[in-house]
Amino acid sequence: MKAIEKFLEEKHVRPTAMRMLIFKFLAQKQVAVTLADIEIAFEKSERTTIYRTIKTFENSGIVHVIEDGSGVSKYALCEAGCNCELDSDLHLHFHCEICKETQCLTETKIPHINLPPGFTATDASLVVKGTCDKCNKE
Amino acid sequence: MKAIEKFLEEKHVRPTAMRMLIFKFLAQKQVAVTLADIEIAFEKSERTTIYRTIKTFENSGIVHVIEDGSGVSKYALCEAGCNCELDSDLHLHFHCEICKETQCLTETKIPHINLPPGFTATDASLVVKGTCDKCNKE
DNA sequence: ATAGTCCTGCAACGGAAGTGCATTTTTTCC
DNA sequence: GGAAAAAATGCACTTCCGTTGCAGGACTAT
Ligand SMILES: [Mn+2]
Ligand SMILES: [Mn+2]
Ligand SMILES: [Zn+2]
Ligand SMILES: [Zn+2]
Repeated sequence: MKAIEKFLEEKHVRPTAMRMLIFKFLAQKQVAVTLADIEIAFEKSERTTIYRTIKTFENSGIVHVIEDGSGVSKYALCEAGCNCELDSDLHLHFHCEICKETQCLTETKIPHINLPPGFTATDASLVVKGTCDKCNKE
Repeated sequence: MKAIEKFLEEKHVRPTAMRMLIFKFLAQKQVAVTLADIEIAFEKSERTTIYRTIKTFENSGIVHVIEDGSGVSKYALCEAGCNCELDSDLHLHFHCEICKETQCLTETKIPHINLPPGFTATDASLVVKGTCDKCNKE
């Protein structure tokens, strides 16, 4: 918990109680979570606080958003030392159609794409759908 | 217009007036459109009709949905002879951060991705953001 | 200790997607 | 052609998610 506090300070985010709890929650999860997921985990706290906490995390490069096509945004911690939005960090996101969970496959980077003439890229997102390793074992 | 009628019939979609108009609208557009875009183009018709028309088109493989991260779904006609959702047809979608428009780059297919062990894919979507050819000329 | 800044809680708003049901239009079949 | 059935449309209402305004509380700096 002390480590979390230090981490948030390094990111210039004041380590309030709620922020540390939400950070811890995200760190424990192996999959991306929705705002609703966090709400359920912290019944006592307010929707808005969670919303703004995540926004703060997002703006500070602590979490990144994942649009997996399910219609709702999901969030996951950025990799250590990740500068979100930089080409080098763009990894793949996998959405399992069985368990409906989305996870970062941080080892699998998005390959370089050759765009048609005239187009220039600043960012890319790749979402693969299918069956995840856990669901394939059953 | 007669060609549109025939095309819809081939797809087992009854060629009603509204459906043909919406199809024509989509065919003229070079970019993906939102339901709201269609509403604006056809002020007289009902939101629900447009909504259900697009759903019908989607289920019949006439249009495909594009989630470009803007939060709203966009739609574009499938390529001729496209079997949506099949690997061979997966092309890239480009979202321009200047003009905010999204287009299908049907020539640029999604490269094959090597997933970690245990994962199997059925579908993929790749959205690249940046500046489109038109906006780069200015 | 005071003022200023930041965080949190509550309430309300907004856009977009989706559903139920009555009405109209189109097809089917005699 | 006309009645019955099926399909499409229009209208109202709902839900879900994200977002904002504002007021009170906690924290920080001097
Ligand atoms: Mn990720
Ligand atoms: Mn496309
Ligand atoms: Zn799974
Ligand atoms: Zn552009």
